[in-house]
Amino acid sequence: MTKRQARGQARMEQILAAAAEAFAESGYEAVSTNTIAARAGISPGSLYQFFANKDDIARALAERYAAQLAELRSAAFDGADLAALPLDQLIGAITAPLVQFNLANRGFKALFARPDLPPSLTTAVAPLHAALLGRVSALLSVRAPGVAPDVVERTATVAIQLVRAMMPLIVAADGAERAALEGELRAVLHGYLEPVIG
Amino acid sequence: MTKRQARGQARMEQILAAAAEAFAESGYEAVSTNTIAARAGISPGSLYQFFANKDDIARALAERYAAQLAELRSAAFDGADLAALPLDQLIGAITAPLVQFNLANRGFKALFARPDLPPSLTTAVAPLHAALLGRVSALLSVRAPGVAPDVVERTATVAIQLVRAMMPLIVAADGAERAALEGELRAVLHGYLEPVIG
DNA sequence: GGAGAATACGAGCGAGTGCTCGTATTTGTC
DNA sequence: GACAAATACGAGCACTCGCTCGTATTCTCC
Repeated sequence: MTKRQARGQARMEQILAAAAEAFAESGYEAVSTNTIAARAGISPGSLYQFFANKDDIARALAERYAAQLAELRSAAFDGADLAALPLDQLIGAITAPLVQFNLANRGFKALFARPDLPPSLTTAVAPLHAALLGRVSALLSVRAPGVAPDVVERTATVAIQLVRAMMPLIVAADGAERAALEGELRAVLHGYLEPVIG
Repeated sequence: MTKRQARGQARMEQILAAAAEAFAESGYEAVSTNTIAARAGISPGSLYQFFANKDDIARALAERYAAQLAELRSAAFDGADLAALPLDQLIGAITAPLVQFNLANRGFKALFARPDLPPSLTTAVAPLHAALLGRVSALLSVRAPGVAPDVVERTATVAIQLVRAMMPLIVAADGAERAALEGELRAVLHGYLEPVIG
């Protein structure tokens, strides 16, 4: 158990930033640890001073994303009465910051949006998935108190999946096309959720 | 340009079948050409008698899938009046055989359902994507003649994306849960398309 | 049955991977 | 300033990858 110095903390941030960039460009498997080190401006050996292996980098990145998403949620939902908000506004209040987050963190989708992660990575992003599922399930329960738990969970899973599927399209587009696709995402969610939580 | 014998054709089928299985289990990158050869019961050298490289295998597989899908479409739509069918039934008539196809060809999603394919693979599956987009666009145009072409294309893209996103969930489940998720897929499509092609 | 083409083999190539290790330098603490 | 801990380096290890090549076998066709 080594005690990190300020310099070490900064290096870890450098490495994670470099890894996120690289993953965003080429995907997890295609990025070598030597490439990450080079992009971070350090040697391969130094990288392993801070992370046990490549998966550990993904894990740390997923953790950082989870924390940022938690902050995002707090900021967006503070003071709003989720149970009372019209569905339109609820969807808008959730998707808008999510799109912003994905635009600002383009490495996110490389870890989160893939349907078939390598087994090692599955472990790394499982907490992130679980946290999101729990959050959305809770929200749905508040809006539709009568629905059975297993139905709530299935509905939440599908809703998350829909957002995951649309996000790459939205991020890849820009200008008017991006705005249009954001509208489509809201329409999809509205069409799916309206019968459940009118 | 070598002339294939019957034996050679059979070998190519063996190889494609082995590759599809392996891709379904582990994903494209994680599968080595030596593993494909071993699963097909041949040597690495023999594999390259029939395919120029790994991407070529994916390309051939994508081609085969495209042909099978085309047949599927013909079988499902023959004699039905697509313009007149109620939306519910139209969606059912399309999604049901699609689910069957994905269950029977579990390697399909490894080539088609991923948002971030390696560049080489993008070329291999591009024709498949284009064919599907064209088919769905044409269908939407028939159902909603007044809509602008760029809107039709965007709607088709989104609809395809929704199916792509839901399919792994459906295939991974079974029994009652699979049936429920199929229902969710229909609900998603209905909710999204109803305002466009009521 | 003989010639040429197609099919088959499998050891092993060059390149690239994730990662290590011996060594050198910088930092915090007294 | 001394000493240990933390940080930094980068050549190179063991391994796997996609793929090749020399050689051997089997098929087709006259």
